[in-house]
Formats: sequence, C-alpha cells, structure tokens
Amino acid sequence: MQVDIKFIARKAGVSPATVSRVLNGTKPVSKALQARVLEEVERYGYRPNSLARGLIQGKSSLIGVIVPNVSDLFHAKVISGIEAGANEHGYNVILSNIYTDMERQKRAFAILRERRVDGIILLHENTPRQMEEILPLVEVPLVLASVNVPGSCLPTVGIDDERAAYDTVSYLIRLGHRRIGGIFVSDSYTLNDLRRRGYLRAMAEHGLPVEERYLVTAACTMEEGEAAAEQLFRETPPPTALFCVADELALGAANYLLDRGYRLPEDVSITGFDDINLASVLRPKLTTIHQPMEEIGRQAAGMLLSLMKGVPLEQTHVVLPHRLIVRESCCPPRDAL
Amino acid sequence: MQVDIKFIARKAGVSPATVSRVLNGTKPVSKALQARVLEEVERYGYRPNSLARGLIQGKSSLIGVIVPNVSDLFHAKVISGIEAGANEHGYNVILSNIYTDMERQKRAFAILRERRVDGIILLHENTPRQMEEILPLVEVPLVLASVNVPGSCLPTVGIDDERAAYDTVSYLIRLGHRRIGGIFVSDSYTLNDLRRRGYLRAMAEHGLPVEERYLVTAACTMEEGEAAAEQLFRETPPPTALFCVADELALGAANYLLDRGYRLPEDVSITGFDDINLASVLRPKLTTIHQPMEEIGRQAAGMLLSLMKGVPLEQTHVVLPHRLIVRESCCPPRDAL
DNA sequence: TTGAAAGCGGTACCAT
DNA sequence: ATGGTACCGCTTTCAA
Repeated sequence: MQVDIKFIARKAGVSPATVSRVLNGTKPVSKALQARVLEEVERYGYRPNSLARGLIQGKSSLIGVIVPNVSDLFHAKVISGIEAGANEHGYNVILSNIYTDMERQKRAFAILRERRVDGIILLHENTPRQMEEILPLVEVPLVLASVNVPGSCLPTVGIDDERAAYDTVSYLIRLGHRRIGGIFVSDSYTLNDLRRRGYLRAMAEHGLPVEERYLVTAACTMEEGEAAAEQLFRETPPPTALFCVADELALGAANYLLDRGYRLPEDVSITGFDDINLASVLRPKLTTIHQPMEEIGRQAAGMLLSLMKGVPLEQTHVVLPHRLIVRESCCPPRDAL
Repeated sequence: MQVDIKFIARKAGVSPATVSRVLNGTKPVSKALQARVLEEVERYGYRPNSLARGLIQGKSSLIGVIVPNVSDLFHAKVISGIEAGANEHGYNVILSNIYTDMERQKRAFAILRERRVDGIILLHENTPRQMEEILPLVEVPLVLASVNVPGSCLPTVGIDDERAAYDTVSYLIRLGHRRIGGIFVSDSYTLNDLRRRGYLRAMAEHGLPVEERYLVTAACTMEEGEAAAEQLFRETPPPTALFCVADELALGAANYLLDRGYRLPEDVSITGFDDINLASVLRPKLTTIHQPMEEIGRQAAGMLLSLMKGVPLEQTHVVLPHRLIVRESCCPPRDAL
C-alpha cells in the first residue's frame, strides 16, 4: 500500500487538496480537518514526494555545486559553507566533481540542467572562452565562488586577490626582503593573474626590481611547490623570501628547503595563501593570507538564493575581507640592509 | 515556448513515445525517425526533465550522503570516492552535512526520504541505540562507510581498525617502546573501541602492562590532541611513544611537544591514523596508518548500487587493506633496553 | 473552508 | 515499428 497524498486524504476523510494545504500552509484549513490530517500524516509517517512537487512547481529546491576537486581543503570548506547556507533555506546540494576537466564540466552542467536544479554555484575557474562555451548550457542563476572570469558580469564572491597578494609581498618587503621569489599557478586568473599583479604592484611601489627568474609557475600541489622551490634556489643569488599563491605550494616549498637543511625562516621566509588547516601544522607555522572559506560558500549560496527568488543582487561582486596571518615563517633576511 | 517531450515530438512529427524511446533506447525505432528526433533534440537543446522521469519510474537516481563534517580531509576524500562511483553509473550525490548532531541527522534522513533518493551512504558513527532511532526513517538501502555499529547487520566498508591499531602499536613495541601512550576518541566504536582493542591486544601479546594513566580520550581535533599530549606528559615517567587514533590528534600532540622543546622522534615517537594529506607536512613526517579513503567511498557507492538494483551483496562487510606508512616520526626510545 | 479535476513532463502499456 | 494514452504524486485553479 502506497502512502501518498491520496492515501492520507482518504484516511483523514478529506480531499488531497486539503492535505496539501495543511502541509504547506498555502491556504487556511479549519482546525478540525487540520488535526485529522496531521494525525494521519503522523500515523503513517507520510512524507510528500518532492519529485512530484518539483515537477508541478517547476523547481527542484536543489542547487548544483560544480567543483574542480571536492577533496582539497579549500574547496571542502567552501562547499561546507554552501551546504549550510542552502540548507537553512530548504535547499539541498548536488555535488559535481569535475577534476578540472572541461568535458566533465560540460557534462556536469548538462546533468544539473536535467535535474532542474534551481541554481548553480561554480567553484571552477574557467577562461572567458570556456565560459562562453558553458553559459549557453545554463538557464538558471549562476554564481562564481572564489573564482573570477575577467570581463564577465557573472556574480562573484571572493576576496580581493590582488590586494591580498600586495599585502603579503609588502609585508615581506617591509621585513627587508628584496629578492622575493614568486610561485604562481599557470592558467588561473585568480591565483595567477590577480595575485601576480599584486606582487608586481608591491615590488613597483617599493621601487624594487622584478626579476623574471624569480617568478615561476606550478600546478597547485605540494609536489609542484617543491619543484618550484628547487628551481628558484638554483638561481644565484637565491631569493630570500618566497611568496606562494597557495598554501600547498608554500608547504611543498618549505619541505623542500627544510629537507635541504635550510632553516626557516632564518634562511628563507615563506608565505602561503588561503590558510587551510595544514598551514599551522608546518613548523615554523606558516604565515599566510586567510580567506573566509566557509563564508564565501555561505554568501555564494545567499546570492544564489536571491537570484533564484528574482531579487536583484545589491552587489554583484562581493568582496570578503582577507587577513594576513603572521605566524612564524617569515623574518628579516640575513643580508638585510 | 516550453521545450518538452511533446514539443520535440511535434517538431519531429512523431509521438512523445517515440521520442522517449529514441532517447532511452528502450525499444527499437527506425533509423529515419531516430534521426529526425535527434535532430530536433539537438536543435532545441532538449533535455528530459529528470523530475518527471523520476516520478513515474519511482526513482530519482540520486544517492544521499550523510556526513558529520564535509570539510575534514578524511571525509572529503571518501565523499570524492562516492561521487566518482555514483557518477559512473548515472547517479548524483546529495550532500547532507550534519555536524555530528543527532537532530540534524534525523532531519537529513527525512529530507533524503522526501527527495526519494534511491540509497544512502552514512559516514557518521552512531551508537546502536541511535541507529535504532534512525533506521525506521529509512526505506532505501543504506551502507555505512568507514564507520560501524556493533551488532548491526548493515553493510559496511572500511578497514580492519583493530588490526591496524594492533599493527601500529606492535611496530612501536618492536622499536623498543614499553610506555606507549594512547590518545583515543570518546564515543566512537571505530575510532575508540576497535582501535583501543588493537592497542590492548598488541600490549598483551608482547607481555607489556597496560597503564590506565597512559590512555586518554579526546575529541578528534588538533587542539584536543595538544591537550591530550599535555595530560600524558604530566605523568612520570612520561610515555616514550604516542599512539593516536587520528592524524589530527597526532599532529596536535606533535605540535605540543615540539613547542615544549621535545625532539621528535628522538624524545617521543608518534603515530597517526588515516594518512590525510597533512601527515606528510609535519616534520618529522608522520608515521601513520594509511586508509584507502577514496576507495572506501567508491566501494560504498558500488555496494549501494548493487543493493539498489536488488543484487544481493557478495560481502556485507568489505574490509579494505590498510598499510602502516613508516615515515620519520618514530624511532627507538632513549631508554631502550 | 473545502473538493473536483486539470495538469506538470515524462514512461510504458496496449493497440494498430 | 509507431502512436495514443493512462498514470506517477503533487499543487492549484475553479466552483461550490
């Protein structure tokens, strides 16, 4: 025996419409009927089928989250925030892990569309060209979280990456560093272009020369961080400080140097970016830029919710505050002037 | 104009049934009609509404994942595996973060039921009593991943926790340690009971006395790991090695000791559990038990898929291999006999 | 305040 | 091989 709305209606001696009204509070129902309905609902543990509801209402109360990699600390935190924000408003989250793969991403968008998600949050960084390819597949509100597409007018949440990088490099300069190596991430607007811009501006404003050989790019992993550090420390003279656009890179670089007998921060200062949990495990504890990861997720969900309700955003580009967390991985260089 | 199956049917000059058949390959359709349908589908970018499909088929092709905390490395990895496994079979994942809260958990189960998920994977550890409270809410297959409920016959995937703990402690004993502190996690069958059992068996089999004062419990965080280490090192004599049932605890303990000037591993050996990414950041690199986290997720998805198809499981309790990863955080004790 | 009934967009059975 | 159509479970007019 199928426990559906008709079943409950029959048991309570009312019409399905009344059951619906009681459950959703859409229209007034007399106390008496209300009680009878609720009683039967309780007795049979009835739960409305949200597929049916979604079908008729033309909405699923689902939001899709497309993420390059669920299992890195940064994204996991953002997802956590999204889930929290969505849940508070009766929405659930469908997760699509795309492994940074364009084909997978397109498939993910297609699937989310079939599922009639009411909105999508994208945590993956696309080029403008890629974005053009994807946008036609999307017919629901879309919010970018922690990423950006230059020239796009899509709503975004994140921090001021240029400024955060500028702050960090300025800090290193203030400590007395002049040869500051930079480890960037290729093919990323946010992690590369923006943060590099901040690096360059800090150097320029302090009248320091930028030497290309101190700037390298890597993929965003500890291993690549090690490799990048190796490359930088083949230069003579080597840098006295390392600005890394991700904690993973900083950790990798630190490990490389530690293993080579360098002392941190005395021999080399290192900064990270994101303040993932790992950052405080490293000894010396990593000085890094803190991003409010969960809050980024929460706000992204909030913006999406507004958009879905048809409420225009007060702000299309939400910039959350970052903070330079000064821990132990930096100090003045040996050869400080 | 709504692009639905009827619309496509009209454009292609066929019946909705034919469109459905072309799209699903459920019944043969002539090449000619097939081509016409596909053409219109393509032209209008038609995508069937999975809500409607789910409604009539009585299934959503969705699986629910209930997790205590999305954003810890261990769970994030397992989720990643689940997502991958599910995706390969046309299923999507709905995430429910419950923050280890029973009320939230019950709500999560209720919501997943409304959504008509076809199955659920639970990453949260409940007591038998709690499980009893929950089970009535579940009318779809349920698989436990990386957790266990003693006495329950629910399908599980994980490692042999008792054995893994035994292996680790035996390793410490073989290095010459006799006073081995244990940091456990309260209220957890898997992290506490099972692993404690392994600890005790290793001690017993090697004829070592177990001293209660060397056994403490904590919540599973770095902070609590520090506190636990502090407590253990108030004892005289202090332990020469620390067996921790989670990497977070080990990291916390290590930090505490490092900050107090202890040298690792010379003064104290430490072992972790899980082999989360963090483990290799700590210097000395953490010796720990490696759990195949993604694989646990994948297999959980696989088992759930079988169950959902009505295929009985070949194995109700899948035990995946663990491995003791010997890195740098252990050595013989100073006072080795 | 309540009920009857028309769909929502698909699928699958029954005819042809 | 193809089409007509009832129906999945719910919401929402429209009437009463």
